[in-house]
Amino acid sequence: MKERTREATGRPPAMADVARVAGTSVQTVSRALSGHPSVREKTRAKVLAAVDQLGYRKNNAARMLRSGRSRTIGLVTLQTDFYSRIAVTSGIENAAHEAGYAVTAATTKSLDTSAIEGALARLADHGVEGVILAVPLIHVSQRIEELTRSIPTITIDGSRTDATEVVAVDQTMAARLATRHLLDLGHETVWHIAGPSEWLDASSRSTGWRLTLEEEGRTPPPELKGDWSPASGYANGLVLGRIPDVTAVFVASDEMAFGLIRALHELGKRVPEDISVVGVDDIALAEYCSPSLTTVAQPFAETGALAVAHLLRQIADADAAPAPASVEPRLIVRASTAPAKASGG
Amino acid sequence: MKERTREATGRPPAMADVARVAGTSVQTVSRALSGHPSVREKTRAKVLAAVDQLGYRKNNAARMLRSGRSRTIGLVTLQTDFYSRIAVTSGIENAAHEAGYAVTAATTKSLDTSAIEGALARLADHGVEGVILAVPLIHVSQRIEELTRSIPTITIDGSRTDATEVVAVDQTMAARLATRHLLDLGHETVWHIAGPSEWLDASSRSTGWRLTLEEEGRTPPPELKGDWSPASGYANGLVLGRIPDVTAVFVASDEMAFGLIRALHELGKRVPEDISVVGVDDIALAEYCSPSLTTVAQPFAETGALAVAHLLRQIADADAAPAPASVEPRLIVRASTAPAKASGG
DNA sequence: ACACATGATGTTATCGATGCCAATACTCGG
DNA sequence: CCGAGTATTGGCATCGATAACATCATGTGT
Repeated sequence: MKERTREATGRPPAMADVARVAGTSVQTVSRALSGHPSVREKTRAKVLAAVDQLGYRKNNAARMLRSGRSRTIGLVTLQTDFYSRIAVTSGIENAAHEAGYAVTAATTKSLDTSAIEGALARLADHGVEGVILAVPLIHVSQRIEELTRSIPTITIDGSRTDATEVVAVDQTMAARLATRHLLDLGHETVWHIAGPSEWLDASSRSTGWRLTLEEEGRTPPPELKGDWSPASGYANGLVLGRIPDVTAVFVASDEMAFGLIRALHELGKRVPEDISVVGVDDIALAEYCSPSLTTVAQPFAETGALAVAHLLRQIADADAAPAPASVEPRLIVRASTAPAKASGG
Repeated sequence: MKERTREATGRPPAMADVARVAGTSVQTVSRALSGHPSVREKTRAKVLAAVDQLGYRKNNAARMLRSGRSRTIGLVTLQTDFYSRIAVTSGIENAAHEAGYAVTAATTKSLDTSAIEGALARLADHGVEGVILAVPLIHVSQRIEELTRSIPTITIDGSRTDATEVVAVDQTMAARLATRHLLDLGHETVWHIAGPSEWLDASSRSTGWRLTLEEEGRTPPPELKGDWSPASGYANGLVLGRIPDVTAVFVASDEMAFGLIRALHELGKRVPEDISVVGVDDIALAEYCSPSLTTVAQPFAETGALAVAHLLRQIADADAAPAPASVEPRLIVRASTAPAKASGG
């Protein structure tokens, strides 16, 4: 009973079914659907009608097996609640979808090379055409080198692989904007609560902060370190608030900044009257917690879209020269910063 | 030159290459790798050795074409920054990965049925074995019914399809916990800022709030409405803060709650001394903004894991009876709520 | 020692789309 | 009206893994 229709078998319609209904060969259907030039307009119409009638949809597995193209890209991220890591995925999915690509996510719980290797391998298994590494990867293993060499890869915000193209927000610039803003307000110096040193964006912010101070001839005070969480901002605040003469702090994330502010309040310091605070990210609450937070906004959506664009270019043309791209952050002044009080000097 | 090795052709090794190296047939390799019982231990070892030597990895496209199993599930979410919508995806990816499944995300920018149809269709095209709808879908179209009938589907937090199994946090309970907490503190009544009415969790919270008040013999005051954003909480706060006798507010999300609190401050009302506020979600900042927020924590990770578990069960056994599951939220009392001041009555 | 049950392995066909090449249908110039 | 030349179209093999069936080897009971 080979001639039984697909409906009878319960299987979804295949190209052969479309061909039968349209009265053409399978090949012609394939060409009609993928926009091949040499298909007569009339034939294409017949095919499209048949497709419509049967509710036919291309089988991606078959196409992928034969042509190697899956129209899917992979996204490696760290599994976390931190705002910045989340915000960027939204931009990526959006841009990918607009280009007709699906996004398969592989989250990793840690920054172990082996965990990242695993994530990359899983994506490779699923036949992704390219990968976006949105992970602040520091230690690059042999295996990662291999995997990223065999698949087009874009790294967001750093990584030390030579093989991969990088799209990044200019975090050094972010730190400069924040630090200079505080100096411009007349503060003697600026303290810094950094993110974990394994994170490239954290270390770039730290560098930007240090360089800006040095350019102005100030000696950078010792750097404090957090883990991005509000709790770590709070813990550092309990220390910082006890040090006399601290009047300005640049914090590497908004969430830590609010933790800091809370600790300062508990120690009886007012923000911004006694101490000015600047964060990074511009989370939704930055404007609505008290005091509203002066911060450096990160163009997450733009970064994601740019990463996808570069990746697709690399997929289309494997030999395209890597073109590092960077996106500019933007200072948003709100109520957590104020001019330094005239010092007794 | 059929015998040329794969390395020479540049193609990644296929099962046939493994078979050649191991000195067995392709079928045996397949069996060895998928844990089929009737393969001698010695043979399996030879196969594994060959796999290791060649760095062989299964081609998912081929497996999927032949067996229909893609080991991928789809996730439909609304593209948004709201914390709650994001937090759940993390739990899902984690659970799916542990079960050996990959997650393909399809975000939608709106709750239009057509947008959701599109997302489902894209996922279906990519051959997902099942779908998690993490979208508070209200209007269910014909096409959505069809799609969800042909693919195992789990809905998180609602939807009106009969065909799909639902995993949900008990939002009515969340509202009851919050409302009762405020009543227990002696407040005469509790006001409510709800989320958008198209969201099932928003309307469940509203219902829970209303019922609890009625059970206690109070007449629910008029309900205010926000859009989940801090800004909408702020806007509602500017109204609410001008109404005399408001002493307790239950807000449908933490982010709106902080917006509300800010507006109240600007109007000269103190939280919790003048007005008590309870939110929902327990975002990371809930504890660290001022005042720290009393809120109802949502077990996001647990919900995600449960959804995946149910989905995989449904995939494994299509006839399994739908078993609605619900997860209990938990009240966390912090500093934004206080006993009602003895009223002049 | 023989027949049969069971276990282990091999062979062949198949999933659905597409690349390559051959075949047919059409165009136009002379 | 014919043949060269191009526009369309069809046939076949193929991608890699697996289901179904066939075959061979091993062990067991009587």
